Amino acid sequence: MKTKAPHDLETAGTRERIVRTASRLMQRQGYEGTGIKQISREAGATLGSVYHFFPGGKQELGTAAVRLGDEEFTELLREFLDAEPDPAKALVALTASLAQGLRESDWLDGCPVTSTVVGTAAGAPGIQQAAAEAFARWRAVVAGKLVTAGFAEADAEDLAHTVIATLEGAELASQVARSETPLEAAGRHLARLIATYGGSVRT
Amino acid sequence: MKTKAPHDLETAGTRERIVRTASRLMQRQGYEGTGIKQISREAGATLGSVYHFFPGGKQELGTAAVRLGDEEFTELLREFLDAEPDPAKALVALTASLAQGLRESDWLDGCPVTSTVVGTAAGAPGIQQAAAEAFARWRAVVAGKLVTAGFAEADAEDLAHTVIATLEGAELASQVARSETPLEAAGRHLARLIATYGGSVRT
DNA sequence: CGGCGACTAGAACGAACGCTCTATCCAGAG
DNA sequence: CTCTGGATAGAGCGTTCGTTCTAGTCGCCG
Repeated sequence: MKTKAPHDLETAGTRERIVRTASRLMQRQGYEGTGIKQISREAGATLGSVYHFFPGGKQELGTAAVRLGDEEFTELLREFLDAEPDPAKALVALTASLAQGLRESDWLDGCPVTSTVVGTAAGAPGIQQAAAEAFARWRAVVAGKLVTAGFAEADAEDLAHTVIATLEGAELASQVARSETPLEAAGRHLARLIATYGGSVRT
Repeated sequence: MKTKAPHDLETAGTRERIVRTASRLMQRQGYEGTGIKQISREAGATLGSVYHFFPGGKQELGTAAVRLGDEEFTELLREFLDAEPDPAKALVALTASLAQGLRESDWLDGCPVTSTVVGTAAGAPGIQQAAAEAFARWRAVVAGKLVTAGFAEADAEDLAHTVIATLEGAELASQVARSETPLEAAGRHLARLIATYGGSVRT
């Protein structure tokens, strides 16, 4: 994986533009709801370019989109966990940020990995596997933070499962309900749950 | 809502067969990934019948499918909550049951409401609204149980948000990871969270 | 028996799908 | 300069999409 990594401009490499566009569109419309022609059009690329960079077709492109979503959320997660020594407080801040992002997109931009992978379990194994790897990485990041904060390794890994699952579920619930409440409650309750492992309890 | 309600046989009314088939297919393949012709074929109905019963087309059919999923899960939820006075224990039993169902379907059958609604936020408002109503109903069922168990109403409604969100997220995580672990951990942690509200704590 | 609404049946439409194909462009190596 | 191979470009393939439409079947009420 030796990418030139021109990291954000819209004048980024064609391949980069295609993946970003695919990720954004699949986040809103799902994998099946997004057409390759729509992606190429909105990315300012042509069909030829898409199949040049992704000879595996839509499935390979979807996999790349999931991996991009993985990287982006991993970075966000690390950012919030690093900014605050107390994991509970970090999670509250993270849920608030997720809720804000959701609201600002008019409740359209949920988790890109979730939106893309749902409905592809059968028939697109590459995407399903990339999503599984994403969830595993996020869990590892959370578990690492908990260990650093003094948790036993077993407890940390166990808790990380629920932290990630609850974040995913709450983001989905917030999106569907078009309300920040589920995410806000999730943050508060995760903090409370973490506090039961010997830390200070603060409602 | 005056349905004749022939409740399960495959010789049920045509309309019933169509909705059930639509719900099952959308649960596996998502809304966009499921074609009306596939539904009519597998339901043993014809295209004419589908449009006779659902003149609103695919969107109306999708909405009906979401409502069916709503009813089914509401019933399951009530069943587990009624079978056990302690809400925490009931939730542990529920997550175990969900995990078992998921495994038995070879990790194909996630939450029918979630699978159908994801990716339809824009462009199919009826489906999104039906899903919002489903989540709200489930929350109300959980909150009712918590109140019965002695929780303050505000705490109960607050907790219900996280219970439903965590169940959704854990089912998704279990499906993607093809493992019962996320659901099992979610059940245990929800029980622990509930126990922090004054009940007996039992890990 | 005639008539009527509910339901079944499936051909056909235009649009969009994922993908293949050939043709062209162009920077750098020789 | 020529040559080459990565990258761009888009017409066109066969298929499927959601939907519409006309025709036919059936049971029931008069």
